[in-house]
Amino acid sequence: MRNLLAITKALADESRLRALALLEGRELCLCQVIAVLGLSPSTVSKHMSILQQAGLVESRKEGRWAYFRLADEGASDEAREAVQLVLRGLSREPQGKSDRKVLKSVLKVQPEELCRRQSEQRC
Amino acid sequence: MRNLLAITKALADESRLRALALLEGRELCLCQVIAVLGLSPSTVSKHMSILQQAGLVESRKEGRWAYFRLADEGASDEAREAVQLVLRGLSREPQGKSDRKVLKSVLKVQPEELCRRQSEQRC
DNA sequence: TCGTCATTTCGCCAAACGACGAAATGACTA
DNA sequence: TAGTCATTTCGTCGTTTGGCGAAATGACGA
Repeated sequence: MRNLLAITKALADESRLRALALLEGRELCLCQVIAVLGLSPSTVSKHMSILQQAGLVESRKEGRWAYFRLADEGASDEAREAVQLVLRGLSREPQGKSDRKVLKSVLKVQPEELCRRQSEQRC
Repeated sequence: MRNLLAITKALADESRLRALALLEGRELCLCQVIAVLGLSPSTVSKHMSILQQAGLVESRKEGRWAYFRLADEGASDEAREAVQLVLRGLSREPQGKSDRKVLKSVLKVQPEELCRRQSEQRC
């Protein structure tokens, strides 16, 4: 019950659904997720941590950068099925399409440059 | 997005997951769900309404009684898949087993008798 | 028709949640 | 070593959620 409930609770938030959809087929740096969702770094970091604790995403640190990807081999059946359900459901939605478009432009700049811009925004 | 989010939010509560599991393979009267979950009628009624609005269960009124069942033909693909995911996940859990046991004894008494007992409890 | 009874709606309260900014962490660089 | 920078943790605030009991609803039976 605990596992399943952790999964459904993790999925019960629009920002986290959007974040999951962004990770389909690629690994992203936290700052890239921040750029697309348009939320504060601390908020997005918290969201990713919840997704991770539910076993829906995995993360990797490389120096100062944190990378996230959808959970696959290591994940439970439930987690993988839940992710697939969400991806299928979100792929056609306007929000999903719009996010993918923003992501495309975000991917054009290096993460380093992206973070620089984000610091400036906060000044 | 709205549909998917309604589904994931509906699933993000332990009592509602338990209620869904109870409905596997059978239709139940509200008072029977109340008896197994051990919550107040108003609370359970609210839970069932949330599940219904998300398209996960369907209901039917017969006189004063309200019957609920899992959504099937009429339901969206997303809803049906979500229900299946939950049922599979919950079938092995201790909570699910324990609820099924209680349900078994609840099913032995007529709904009418069950409701009479519930009114007495509240005195 | 009037009371009874299963269910639903309403109003309230406490707990959980999502958002933020400030401060802490830990890794690169000058 | 000191400073910078991406990320995480912490504390706070306003909103949402889940619970209950009381009152409303609507159908049955006397």
